[in-house]
Amino acid sequence: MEDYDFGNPNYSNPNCAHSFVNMATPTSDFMLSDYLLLDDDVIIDNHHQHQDQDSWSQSTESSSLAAASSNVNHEFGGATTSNHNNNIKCKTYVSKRNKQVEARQRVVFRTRSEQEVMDDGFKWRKYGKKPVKNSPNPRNYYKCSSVGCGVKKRVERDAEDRSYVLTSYDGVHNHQIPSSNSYYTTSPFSIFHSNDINWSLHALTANSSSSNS
DNA sequence: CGCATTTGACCAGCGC
DNA sequence: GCGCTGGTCAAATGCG
Repeated sequence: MEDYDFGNPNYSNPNCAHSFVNMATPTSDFMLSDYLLLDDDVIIDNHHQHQDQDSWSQSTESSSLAAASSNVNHEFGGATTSNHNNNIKCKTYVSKRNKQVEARQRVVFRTRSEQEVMDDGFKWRKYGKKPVKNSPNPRNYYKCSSVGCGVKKRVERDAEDRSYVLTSYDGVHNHQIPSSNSYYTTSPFSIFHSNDINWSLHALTANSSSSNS
């Protein structure tokens, strides 16, 4: 398993020509969706034989990420940030528990931030908080407040480095982002903006097919 | 008063 | 079968 460190200027993924995005470059939209919102069938087909016993297992670079990148032929434009120390790592997951019933998508961001909950444009309702094994930090559970939208997110401090926040999004929004100045997208990680880190990722899931040409 | 958050209880999956 | 853990529910509580 490997992290995709989009915030590391020295990072290069040999299987993914455009895996690196310089977070300090305030240019055009960053088409993260093609790398992170992978086709669930691909992930399951490639990984069901060696998924661990946890509820969720991580996809590996050589299969799912490479498969995803093979379908991508556009350039990353970059994303914006006002804090060059931000370190955003992304992993893709597939649900073991639900794979027989429902294919879902999970994206995890590891972000250096003093704020635990970042404003991503969507409205969330907190529904749970649990202590995490081997971690002094609790995990918080949120659901999207929009009617009929089943997207969930979990937020917790990194056990190894409390300056990092692990935010995982589970599912895809079935509605527009409520924020008035936002792009249209159903991506769970479409836009992030806060006083602390002010970075944005424009993952235009709805338009990703046309952008591939 | 309405809404969001808190928090203990409950449930399901898994390992032993 | 039992205990542990992660995830969810829902009543209680807090706040504007």
